[in-house]
Amino acid sequence: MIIDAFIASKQHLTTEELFEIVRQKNPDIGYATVSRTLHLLVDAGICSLIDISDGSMRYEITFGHEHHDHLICTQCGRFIEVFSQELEEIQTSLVRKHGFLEHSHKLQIFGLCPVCQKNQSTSKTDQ
Amino acid sequence: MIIDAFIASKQHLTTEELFEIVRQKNPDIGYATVSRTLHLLVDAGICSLIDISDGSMRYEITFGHEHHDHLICTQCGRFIEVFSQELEEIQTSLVRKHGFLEHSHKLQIFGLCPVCQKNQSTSKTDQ
DNA sequence: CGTCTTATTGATAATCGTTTTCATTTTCAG
DNA sequence: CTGAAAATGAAAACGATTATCAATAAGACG
Repeated sequence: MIIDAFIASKQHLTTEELFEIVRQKNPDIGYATVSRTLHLLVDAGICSLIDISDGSMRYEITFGHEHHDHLICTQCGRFIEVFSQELEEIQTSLVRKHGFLEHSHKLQIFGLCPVCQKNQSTSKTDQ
Repeated sequence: MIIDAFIASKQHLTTEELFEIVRQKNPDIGYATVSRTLHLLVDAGICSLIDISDGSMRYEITFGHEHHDHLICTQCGRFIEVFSQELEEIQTSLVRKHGFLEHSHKLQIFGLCPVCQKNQSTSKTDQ
């Protein structure tokens, strides 16, 4: 049931957020169980931990979900997934140049999403 | 004195690490003061917070220090700074394509550094 | 069905890094 | 000096996560 709720959600949830969703369906389920379930999913490779530096960890379904980077809006907190083959290739050559053996990477770009840019510019002229 | 110790160090310290260094020079200085000093430095733009996902935040001198990305060794924890103009440009175009207004980004590449790769391969054949 | 063993659960406490609080001390302008 | 403001250290508070542990549930087997 916890897994169903996770999959049915908009993804990228914190433990707390998933716990809230789950609790609505079944108030008897505790925080610890939600947390443990998420860990199991990570161990099973079904989802992975992401850290968008907003204070707590988020879980993301990786099952059938390719690698991608994140554009993160620092205003509203929403983020979108992006991917660039070119970017990946340059990273690979960069890694090689330094003799590293890469096993993962994380690119986060922080800024304002289109919506928040608009809100910000109107809020200057509005009251 | 705290700032001197920070600058004199090998950089990229956690609050705890800097506190230990400082405490050796003057045992009367408390953790809170070290922490507060680091915050002041961040506010003043002299250093910045980096999160290499090792459990705690690290501070890095940014004064006269260009933007760069990190190659992080997951074995020994050491990391090196890298920079690629090409990478930056692709990121910029990626951001534009999605209508974002970037104000910062963070690229971390996790893997094994050359030393740990060597240690790992020898440890297979050694006793 | 019972029964026994094992696994799972939820409430709570513990943990870890960090921040806040607050009484005390220091600074320094007047 | 002296009084107001700022800085300090010790300890408590905090937020997110993890561990503990007694109670419950599961299910293999007779």
